[in-house]
Amino acid sequence: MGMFQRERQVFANAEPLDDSYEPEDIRERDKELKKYQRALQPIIDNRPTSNIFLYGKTGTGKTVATKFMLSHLENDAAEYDDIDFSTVWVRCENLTSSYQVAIALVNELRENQGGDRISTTGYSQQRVFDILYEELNALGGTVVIVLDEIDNIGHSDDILYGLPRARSNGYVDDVRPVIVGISNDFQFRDNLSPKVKDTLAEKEILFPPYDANQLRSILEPRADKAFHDGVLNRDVVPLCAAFAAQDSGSARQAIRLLREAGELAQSADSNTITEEHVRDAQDELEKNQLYEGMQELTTQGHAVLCALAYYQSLNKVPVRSRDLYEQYVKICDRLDADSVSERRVRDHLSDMNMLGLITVYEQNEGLAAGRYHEYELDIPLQAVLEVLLSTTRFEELANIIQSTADNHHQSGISRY
DNA sequence: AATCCACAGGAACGGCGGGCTC
DNA sequence: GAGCCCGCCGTTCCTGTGGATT
Repeated sequence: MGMFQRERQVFANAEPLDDSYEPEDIRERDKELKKYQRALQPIIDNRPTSNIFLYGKTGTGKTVATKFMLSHLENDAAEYDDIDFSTVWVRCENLTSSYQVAIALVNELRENQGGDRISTTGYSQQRVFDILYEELNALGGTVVIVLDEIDNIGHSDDILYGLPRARSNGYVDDVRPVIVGISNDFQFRDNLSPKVKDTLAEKEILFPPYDANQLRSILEPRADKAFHDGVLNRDVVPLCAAFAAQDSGSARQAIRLLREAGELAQSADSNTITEEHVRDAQDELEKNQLYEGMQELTTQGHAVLCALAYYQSLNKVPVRSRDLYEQYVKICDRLDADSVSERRVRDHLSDMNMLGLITVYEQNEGLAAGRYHEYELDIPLQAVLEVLLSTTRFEELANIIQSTADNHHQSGISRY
């Protein structure tokens, strides 16, 4: 018998469950789409168009709505021969500054024309902006510039100052740039520098998280297409919707959950997808996300995590930061690694809190002991140790912690 | 109401690695 | 190769915070 055999298929067509799938109609976002349409209307009317900013958490339909609106806009603009209109789309997922966004824009524009890409470092910022203006000028007309996940640029917002003013500053003459900014962070606008805030005339559209009913309505047509008839138990889609609504209100999460459940069912050679598969899928996805988060930490981050794992193994949690720091320094000594300042360790801890790896408790005992934080792992100790064990440098330490954890587990059992 | 503890976390800065132009 | 530029990771210095205590 071979290693690979054809599995029983629950999927008829997995595409509707893919991240890149574009549904032909968008559900549960009528109000937002209407607002969006009004904001883009001036392009068809050849009137000056405001910049548009979409705010909402991941998976609330911002990107998909934008693709939808722009493709309609493109089609409808073709009806009028006096409209010169084009779009550029940049995902700022890994771009942490205006500089990098400008380079990504240049490369995207050149891609469309078959030109050479430019390197992501080396040029001065002004130089990159000049190149960008050149490319825009060459394009001409109204250019809709979509900056997806723009909140990644943080405080480095020069590009939001430069682009809208490129025309009045005389850098470009034949182009009308319209910025469509998509942000996962509601506070992004507040954190912009004052000069940008003042000059960035814009329309804002908010995309609230979906509730369970809306998620169900989004999932149903996709599920119909994705799976063979009769494969889905009746409660599967509602359960996916409920899980996702409870956690994030994200359609992406709900869809991934449904797909993962399908894949689990398929690899178990089951001919139906059950609630149980959904629960397993939920666990699986959560686990993956945490592992990825831990893997991406630096050596310093791992050392901090290791110190916390040590306290966790002794059941001496939550632990206040000064004790944790002390242990962290010992670990670094033992590893023959440099240790960093307390301030820096606080940053690492705050990062890990963002990733959902640890829990922070704020303590305040006033005059007696002041204000401080206490920390504990938010994930099973075993998961942390598994990652540390696979990191050569931490292998030995992880083994030691493992055995102290085992001992404490014994005595912990006898206590109850 | 004012004070005070013990940190939290913002701001500014610096050195290093890597890649650019000329 | 000199002279730039940027991002990343770290440091130092400092102001902010909020409940128990006075």
